[in-house]
Amino acid sequence: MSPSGPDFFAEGDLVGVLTTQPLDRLLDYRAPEGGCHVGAFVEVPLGPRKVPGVVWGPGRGDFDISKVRQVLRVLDVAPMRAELQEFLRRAADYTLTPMPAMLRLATRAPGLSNPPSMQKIYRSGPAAPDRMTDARRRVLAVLSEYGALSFTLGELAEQAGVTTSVIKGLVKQGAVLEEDCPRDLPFPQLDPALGGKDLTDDQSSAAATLCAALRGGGYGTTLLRGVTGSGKTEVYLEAVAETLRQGRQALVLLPEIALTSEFLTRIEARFGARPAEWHSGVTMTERRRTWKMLGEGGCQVVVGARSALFLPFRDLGLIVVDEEHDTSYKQEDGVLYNARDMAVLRASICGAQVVLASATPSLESWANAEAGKYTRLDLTARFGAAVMPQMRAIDMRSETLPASRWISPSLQAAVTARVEVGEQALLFINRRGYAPVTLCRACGHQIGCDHCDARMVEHRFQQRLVCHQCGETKAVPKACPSCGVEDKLAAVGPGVERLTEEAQALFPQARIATLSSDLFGSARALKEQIRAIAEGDTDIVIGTQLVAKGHNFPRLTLVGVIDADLGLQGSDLRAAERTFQLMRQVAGRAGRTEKPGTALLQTFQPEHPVIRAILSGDEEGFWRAEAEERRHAGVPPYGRMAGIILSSTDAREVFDFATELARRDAPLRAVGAQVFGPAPAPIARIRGRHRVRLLVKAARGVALQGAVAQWVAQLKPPGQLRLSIDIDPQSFL
DNA sequence: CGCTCTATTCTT
DNA sequence: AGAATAGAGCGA
Repeated sequence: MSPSGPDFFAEGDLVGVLTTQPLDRLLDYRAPEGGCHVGAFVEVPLGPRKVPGVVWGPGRGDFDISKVRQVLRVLDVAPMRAELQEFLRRAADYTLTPMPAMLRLATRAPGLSNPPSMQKIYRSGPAAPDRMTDARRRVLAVLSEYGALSFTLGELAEQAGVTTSVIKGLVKQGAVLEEDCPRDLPFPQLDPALGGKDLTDDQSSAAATLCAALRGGGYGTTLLRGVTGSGKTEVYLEAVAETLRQGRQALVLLPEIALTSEFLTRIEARFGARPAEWHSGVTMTERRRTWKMLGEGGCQVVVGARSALFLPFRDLGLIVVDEEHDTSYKQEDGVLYNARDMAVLRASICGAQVVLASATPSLESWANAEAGKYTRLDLTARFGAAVMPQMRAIDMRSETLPASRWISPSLQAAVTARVEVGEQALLFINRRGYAPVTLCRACGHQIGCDHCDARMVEHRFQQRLVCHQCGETKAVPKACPSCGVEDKLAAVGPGVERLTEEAQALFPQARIATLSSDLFGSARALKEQIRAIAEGDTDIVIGTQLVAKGHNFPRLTLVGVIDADLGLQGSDLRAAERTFQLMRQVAGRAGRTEKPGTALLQTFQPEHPVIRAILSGDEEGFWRAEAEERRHAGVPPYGRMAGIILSSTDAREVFDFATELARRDAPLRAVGAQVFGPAPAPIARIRGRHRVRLLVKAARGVALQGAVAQWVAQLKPPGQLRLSIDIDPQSFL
């Protein structure tokens, strides 16, 4: 960028700076020595401190000019592009989030203000060592073998199988050169021409449509629908390839960080190098490298979690949202946003294509495709010979089961039959721990969390009671905390651990593995277990939601869903949709390769529309019915909603404030919106804070945000009370 | 008055 | 957010 033009401020000019401090407006400063560009990342004095900020535009000049201070310095990173500024602004307007909080999302890379950090690297040197030893020979051999590459000390020692002191010795003699090099190096180039897999007709035509849209150069969203195993990934990787050919950048969002490493390997196989990774588990140094390289163009593809949406891409051409229906795309604390929607927003601003991929799309995306806002591509045929599993209900009303048993005789027989012929069976239950309820048989008391309104779940594996809301644990008491009677506490209901116990009793010969997120200390241990299962070391897999997400078990031919009704009850209008998606996904695990699979759903209500839709495979029918119901009720996506969560340590204070706020609903009524509540929030107490919720409902097309902002601004929350606004809440009613 | 603890204000 | 400052309560 040249130090002139309309986007440049000369030294001493007034500039408006956005900081990450929660001040609700820009602050005026004087441009620093040497001037600065709009978008420049800077450090400014604020009171006695130095804080980071971004030069947002010209200063307003309405502050006492004699008090205006000067920008301390411009950081050595690429300025924020107008596109990202605009995205942050629009996302803030949409989610009613203050700008400083948005800026914090976009600067989640540590040490941007530090000078570029250096690292010692080692290359082959000119001199010969005085004595040649075995260890020294190996080091020199490694260096000459990978001539062009250079190594860090640790890498080189590992490759050569020597200790670092051997290398240090060679450095001293000049046989190996030690050099400083910036740590933040560009990522290796990805090669779009490298081996793509052979695609089916279905896949290639879908890929061709996506590539054509990408060549068009503008914004567009495509809903890529395909049943499990239909090869959605191969198709959108072709779109990534096309993006690379155009010299633009691509972002792939995954719902679960446990899936990223498997996915990175897949990209490496397709493009010859690993892309950048972005999620909570990535080290600080790697994050800074990714953040900086994206702005400079030294990084082509990022694979990551929803927060990657706020990275400073130089030329973002494609965003893939994999498993777009996944509820983890909705951020539930801090800044409340839905990454799927924000992906569409950012793409529309920077002229990129969005691919929403899912076997079981959300109703929102389905409706947008129906309305013609999104292009819809369907992959029908399963890849290779595999077919969708046959699905049947087990009517639990006609099964006889002893108390505290959950595997019906029919399911037991089916599992036995599969295991006998050397195939795998999966028993699915969406409940972690041993038992969801611990009940006193003497007085009926249920053990709850001391800080939340939630029951504590027994985890026999850890020998603790655990609150799934706040993570609090306590030992299983001997006497009832309410009536004091001893030895009357009983575990009620099944969890994945208890089901394992039952399976071990029913199938004593079978090798059983349990997959639940809390049974593994590390992602590595989990990955190892998954690999072992895939290779066939297991006869029966017992798992929670974890198994529903993208792992491939070739010998798996039977899925038994223990409680298909779980999720149908409850007042959440999205429950039906979520149950449908989950059941379809779990069923899709069976028979992913040649062998046909069977899925058995244990249910007490086989005539329920959701269960019937799952069994018949009539997805369009399910969506149409669900859409009709929502349209009738005037709820999303056929109406608009906002949730206001008020929380405080004082229960009366929150309730009174909420009541007063609900009473002053004139700004809402002005746009035809209605307020409901106050009611206890879905989780009424978390970590000792009482939570109350108000719900605002409006017709589609109403400018909801403006009205809500005006309404909420009428009352200032006193002291301890916190207020957060959730536009398009994930759960309502 | 002088001290501590807490609520409010200010930051360009 | 974090620091500075103003205010409240209290022992003397």
